[in-house]
Parts: sequence; structure tokens; C-alpha cells
Amino acid sequence: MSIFFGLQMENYQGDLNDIVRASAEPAHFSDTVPQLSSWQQQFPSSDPLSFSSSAMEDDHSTNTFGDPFSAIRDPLLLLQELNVVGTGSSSTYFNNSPNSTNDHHHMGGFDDMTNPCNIFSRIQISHSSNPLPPCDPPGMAAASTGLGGHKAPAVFPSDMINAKSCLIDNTTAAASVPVQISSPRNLGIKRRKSQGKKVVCIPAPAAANSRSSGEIVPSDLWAWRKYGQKPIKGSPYPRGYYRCSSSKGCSARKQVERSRTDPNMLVITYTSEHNHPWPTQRNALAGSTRSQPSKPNANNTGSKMGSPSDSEPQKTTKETIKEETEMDDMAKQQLDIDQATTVETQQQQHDQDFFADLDEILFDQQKENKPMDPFTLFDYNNASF
DNA sequence: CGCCTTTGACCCGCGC
DNA sequence: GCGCGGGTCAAAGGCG
Repeated sequence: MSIFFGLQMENYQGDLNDIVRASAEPAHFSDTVPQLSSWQQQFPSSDPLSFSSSAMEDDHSTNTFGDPFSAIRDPLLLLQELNVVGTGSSSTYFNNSPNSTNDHHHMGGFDDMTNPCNIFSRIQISHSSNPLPPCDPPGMAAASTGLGGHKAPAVFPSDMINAKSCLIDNTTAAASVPVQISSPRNLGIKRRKSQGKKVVCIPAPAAANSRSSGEIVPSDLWAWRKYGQKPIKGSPYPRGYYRCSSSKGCSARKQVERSRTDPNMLVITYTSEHNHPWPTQRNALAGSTRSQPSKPNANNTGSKMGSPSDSEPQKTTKETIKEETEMDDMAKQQLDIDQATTVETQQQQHDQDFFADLDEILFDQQKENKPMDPFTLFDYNNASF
């Protein structure tokens, strides 16, 4: 997950590189954050990450695959997890995520969504087979062509969540459309036909602190590889096409574009599903660090830092993939026999290890009087958004 | 070496 | 049937 709040686009040149790659300046969220995470409390001088601590805490026990970033997650996923989007088993976007089951939904975080101080206060998210540019205000949608070649409705669909105003309608949020696995080249599956999609609207990262090329990297858990970019008729901004590179054969895709009505907002459309568990190590595939700005202090900010396995000897890519496979098999077995409690225990242990490493990193930063760039933490994910 | 981005070409659904 | 526009492919070159 990457959320960039209150960031302004600067030096935008109309290339989606600006959107998807590179780092972003620390987020200075307005007003207050209800609670600080443990490590924020530990280092109050560090730039606040402003995650919802309740979300973090709640998530610790929900991720079967031991992803330490379950607390720093994709806005879509978190909202989904909070029963805001794609509630219930009908939501299948992350079909291998344990969160796709009802069993682990934690409503404890839902209250946060109604809190004006919630970090997702500027996220709009839609789960619809007929998505619209979610950042286009109602009434302006007529000027926009809906994603997937469908005309955008003049008003938000019922399952459109306008978190920007923090008005969560639990009844409408319950609407869910199963996401199809749809490869356009798959036989018998026509593309652009009511393909299940999820649309997320997030504040666009600023380019100010980005690399010299002006690139910024909203990262999320997954690794994404860009496979195309197209100018969009009627929009000054191109649309970037990304597919999941976390696992070969994964059909998950996303499209990233700017809202034509609010260039400060990014419209991210997720299509199809991940067919693999959470990446246990974001840099499992070589070259993925390209999307990361290189940081001089490798000890603290390198693309491999913060990995849950940092305290362990470096693993080769093959070993990592093997582990992922084994982990996947194990997780399936766990699911088969419904040993959720065991999984949660493993998850908690994993998270403990991760946060111990994280605290160590932050402590090192603190010792050097280096303000911690919160999005360095996002870089752990090593995935463009 | 392997993955990345870039980018022109191609494919295909949809509207007229 | 045709043209438009969106989505994907794949080659080329770059980067760590």
C-alpha cells in the first residue's frame, strides 16, 4: 500500500512515470492522527507515517502468509478488509489472500473509516464492474469515458465508496461484484466487457522529492511491471498499464492514470486477481529495485532493507521463490484444515520479527539524526502502485 | 544476467 | 462494415 496524503504534484510532465515510480516526500497529514503506532511513539521526531494504528494492530493476525506489510497495505486491500469494499466471500480480487474469507474480517478498523482523521480520508475506492473515474465529481463524469470503454455514470454507483468525505454507507458498501479473471487473449473471454474491476483513487504523490527524472513511487505490496502506456482521449494524462511481476503467470493487472478533473489524484484500476500469496520478499525478482530511488545509506534505506528476513542471511531468488511456494502449499493446507489459529500465531511471530527489525532500523535513523522518510518504509514493498 | 521501461504495432470491442 | 479508441504485445535499450 502506498498512500500519499496532502501531496501536490509538481513538475508534472504528463508521464506516468511520475505517478508510479520514485519516492515521495514525507506525508504531513493534516491535523491529528488519533494514535501513533508503537514505533512512531518510540520516535516522535520522525515524520509520522500516520497509519491507522488500529488498522495495523488489527491486521497482525489476519494475514495467513505472514506478510509483515499487512499493516502497510494497499488502500484497496485495507478497505476491502474493512468490509468497505468487496465485502464477504464474493470479493475475490486477492483470492489467495486470507482476507478474502469472511473469517478474518476485523470490524475493529471500520470505525477508523468514519473518523475524519483516518488516513484514508482522501481515498476513493470503487468496486464495480462498471467503474468510473472515481475522482471525477458527480456531474462531471459525462465528460469522461468510463474505464473499459463504458460510459461513466453521472453519479457514483452504489458501490462506489467516497471515502474522501468519510461518508461510509455500510449498506452500499456491501455491494460487491465478483472480479473475473480475464485475460484479453484468453479464449472465449472478450475484453472490455463488464470486466470486474476495482478502482481506487488516491492522492497523487509529489514529484518534489523524487529522483531527478521526477519519478515517484507509490508502492504497494506487489511488484508491478509496466507493459504499456497509452494516451487517453479526452485526458491530458496518459494511462499506464501494469501487470503483477511478483509471480510469473499472475494475471493481476492495474491501470494508473490521473484524474482528468483533479490531477492531484490518481485513479488506479485493478483488474483480475493475484494467483499467488503475498510476496514474502519484495525483491524476489531481480531488477525490481529500478522503481526505487537509490539511497546512499544502504543500511537504512536500501531497497532490500526492512525486509522481514533482513535479520536472516540473504536468500537467493530461487530460495525465495521456493519458500514462497512452500509457504503457499502450507497455507493451502492450513486453509484446508481450517487451522486459522495456527496461521495467526505464525503471522504474529512474523510480524513481531518484522517490527523488531523495523524498530532497529528506525533506531539507527534516530541515532544519525536522520529524519525518517516514511516512504522509505513503503519502499520495502518494492512495488509500484 | 535478468528485470525494467519505452514505444510502435497490432488486436479487438464498441458505436455509428 | 468501418473507424475509433482502449488494451496488449514484443522488440530494443537501460539499469543495477
